[in-house]
Formats: sequence, C-alpha cells, structure tokens
Amino acid sequence: MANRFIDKLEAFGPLSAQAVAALAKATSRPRKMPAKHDLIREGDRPGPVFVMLEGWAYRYKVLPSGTRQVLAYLMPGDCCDLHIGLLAEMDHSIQTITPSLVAMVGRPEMDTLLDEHRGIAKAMYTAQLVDEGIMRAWITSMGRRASIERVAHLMCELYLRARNIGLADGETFALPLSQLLLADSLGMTPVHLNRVLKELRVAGAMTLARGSLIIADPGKLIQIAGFDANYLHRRLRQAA
Amino acid sequence: MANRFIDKLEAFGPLSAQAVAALAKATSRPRKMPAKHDLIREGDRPGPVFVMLEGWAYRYKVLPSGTRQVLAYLMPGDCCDLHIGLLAEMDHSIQTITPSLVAMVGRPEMDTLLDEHRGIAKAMYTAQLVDEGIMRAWITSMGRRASIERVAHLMCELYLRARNIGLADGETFALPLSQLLLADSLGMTPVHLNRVLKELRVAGAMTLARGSLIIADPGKLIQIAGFDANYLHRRLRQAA
DNA sequence: CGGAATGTTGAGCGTCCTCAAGTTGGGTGG
DNA sequence: CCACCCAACTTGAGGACGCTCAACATTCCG
Repeated sequence: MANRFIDKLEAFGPLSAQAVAALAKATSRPRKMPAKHDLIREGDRPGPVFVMLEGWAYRYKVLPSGTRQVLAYLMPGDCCDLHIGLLAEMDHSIQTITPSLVAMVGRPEMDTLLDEHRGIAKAMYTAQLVDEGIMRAWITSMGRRASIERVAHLMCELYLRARNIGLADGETFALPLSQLLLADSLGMTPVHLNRVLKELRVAGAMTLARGSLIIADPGKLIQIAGFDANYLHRRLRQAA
Repeated sequence: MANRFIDKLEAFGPLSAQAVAALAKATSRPRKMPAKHDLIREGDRPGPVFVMLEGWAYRYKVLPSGTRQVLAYLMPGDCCDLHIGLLAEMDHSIQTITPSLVAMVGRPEMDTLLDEHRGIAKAMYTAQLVDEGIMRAWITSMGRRASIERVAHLMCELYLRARNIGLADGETFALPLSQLLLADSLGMTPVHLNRVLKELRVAGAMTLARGSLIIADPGKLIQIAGFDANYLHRRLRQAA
C-alpha cells in the first residue's frame, strides 16, 4: 500500500490511516515514463501535480543561447509544486532522467487531500519548504563557492537525500547523473567538471563512475564542501 | 484600510470585503524597524510570518569564510514563507535594507486567514510560486549568464517588480541597494560589479547612482539581459 | 565637520572557458 | 556473440573573464 511518496511524507510527521489510504488512492495509477522524457515544458499550461514514485527527474530551463541550467533534482518520493495549477504557464521544464513511475494528481484531488487531512497538508508544506531551502543552498553555491566546493556540496546533498529515502546505506549509492547534467547543474562546463571530479578522486574524497558515487572519505568531502546539513531540515519542529 | 500587502494580494485575485478586513486586522500593528536590522537569523526558531508593509529587506546566508550570498529581495507588500513555522530552525537570515514597517502575523492567525478565506490562500500560494520562480531565475542567472547579463537581468526584474507595486512609473525608480549588496546577490566582487555598471552606463543602457536606477534604453537592457518576464507570472490563470 | 561607508580605478593573476582530439563504455542489430 | 555506433568521458593547450590587492575619491550621516 505504501509507496515512496507516502514514506517521504510520513518522515515529516505522522499520518492517519485514512490519510495514507487517501494518498495511496491518489497515486494508485502511475504511468511508466521512459528516460529523458519531458513531463512538462516551459510555457505549458500546468496540469496535474507530478509525483515521482520511482526514478529520477530534474527541473531545468533552456536559455535562448541553447545552454541549459538544471534547477533541481526530483528523487523517488519527490513531487512538484502543490499549487502549480494556480499559474498560467510553467516557467521551467521537468524531464525524467531514468525510466520512471510517475503518478499524476489532479488539482481538485490535490485540494481535497490538503483540505481533508491536516497531516498531509503539513507534510507537503514542509516538503516544499525543504525544497526551497535546497534552492537557496544552490544559489549560495553558485554565487559563493569555487567549483570544487560546489561539486562536493552537491554530492553531499544528493547523498544525504538518497540516504534519507533509503537509496543509500553505505558510502556507495547509485547516482544516475551524467557529467553533462551535473555540469549544467553547477554552472560549469563538462570539461571542467571532469577535471574537478578527477581532483576529488585523486584527493581520495570520492569517486563517481558508472552511475555510482563512492564516498571514499566523508569527512574530507564535507570539509571541502563546507557542508552543513541544516538546510535539509531533518530535525523538524516538535508538536504543532 | 488597505496596505501594500493587501494591494499585492488583490493583484493576484479578487478578495472579499471580509478577507480584506481580516488581512487589515492581521497587519494592523506593524513595527518600525531601522535599516540593517536582522528580523531573524539563520539557526533561529521561526516565529511569526514577516510582512513588509514599507521598506526593503533581503534574505541572505553567510558562509564560514565570511562571504555573504543574497538569496532574495523583499519589497513592500512581500512576505516570507507562510508555513515557515513548520521548520525547527531558519536556514537563512532576513535583514532590513531601509527603515521599514514590518507586520508580524502569528502562526495561528495565519492559519486562520488561510483556512477561512479561500481567496487569501490562493493569492498567497500564488505569491509563493512567483517567489520560487524568481529563485529559479536567479539560479539560472548565476549558472549560465555572464556578469553583465546577470546585472542587466536583475535590474529588469527589480524594475518590473517595483512597477507592479507602483514604486516606479517612468524609467526611473528608487533602488536602495548598495553595490556591495548587489555584488553579493550576483556572485560577483564589488569591484567587478562596479566595472560592469560602468559598462552598462557607457553603453547607454542604464545608470545606477545615488539610490536611483535610470533605465536609459529599456530595449537595450532587455536585450543584454536576455530577459523574459514570464517567470514573474503577471498573467495568471483565469477562473479557478 | 569629521569619520565611516560606499564607490572608483589600476595592475597583475588565477580559475574556468573554449576548442580540439581522442578514448571508453553501453546498447543494438546483424 | 561480435561488430559497430553513439553517447559519455578524458586530456591537452591557450585564452578570457572575473578575482585580488591596493590606493584613492566621494557621499552620507551623525
């Protein structure tokens, strides 16, 4: 009955059995999506809320010059903005990275979920606040960190997020991101990203190869990144 | 009775007389704040929602190295996250730029406003979506635009936002941001920002001096920035 | 009126980019 | 099962954008 989306929300606070059932029902007809498939494009009229049950996706913008900027990664359990339907058109696109299982929750159904289950609303608003915190961390990285720090910081973030949802246990986990995608996330060229990855490998901090990230020396990686996990808000406020 | 906050929300959709009255009541006891005063700091436990009735503020983070990154500007009528109280601690700080009038809306009162007035909830969620769109635009700028493009883009954004709330009419408006603050917004050094401003001035695009931005040639500025206003979402979806 | 904050300009340097030429690896069809 | 092909990755060389350090000018504010 449970799925990754429900698991994630429950990590933000207890949900009633009815709430879980309602969520399960709302996400019970997911669609299989191939890799590299646009779920929605900039300029499109927003439709249902996308919920990633399996697989990774990413938000991005393409500039007139053709360059791309990755804005966020969606991992299993993540969803896009709850109230997306209030806007007339999308200001960015969302594309799958791996083959995925995507549930689509219509706007009336989403409103009902939020209205009838306070626990769901709280968990979803918390999730959205965390996503905003991640965006702020990205802005900070892009503005004020050197390239090697940016790379290390993103790897720390992705590792923690993956571990939070049970996608990583040891120091190794599956990271299905190409160097091109990572470069477009970090405001770098693929060439330079490649050199930075080598530098991190030679330094004994981490190795990214064949879709797997191996964190050889967590302390060193954290230190290079200047990483502070507070913005992921794992410690939530107790009591309402 | 109306204030800048109510004006802003009404621009996102009609509000009932009761809704306006409830908003007016919730923001009826604003506090005067001096310039450069932290409203809340990273690590603090979130309290009430801050509503800027008059004056400018900015969100920022400070890295261990002491460098600062500006994350967003709050103009009159803007407020911080509605559900901020769900989190255990702030992941960034907020500081006034100018002397300001700030209303503080407690969490129960905010929840009541959202619950009892669908129009308020819709307007506030829309405002939050726009703020997120702005963050995405910033990430895009930092990652994929050259410094002169970044500067021009931010100026276009600030000008439009100011005009939307009646703070600019012609091609001139009051922009109370120091070059240091702008540099910390754009991931540049103050020295380089100064040179870029000069370049924009010499090119006849715009002049920033003594707290005023003069847009000499809007077309040129937009062209340099590669600016597309879609992310500010002025055109909202019609009908619910 | 004085001091501090802010803005301006110069010179030299380093990070990261561009262009270019491979190499490796994964997937597909014969 | 192998050959091929395309995407992804790797490495080198040279150049440009933006940084650092430093000195000075100007404006704001008490």
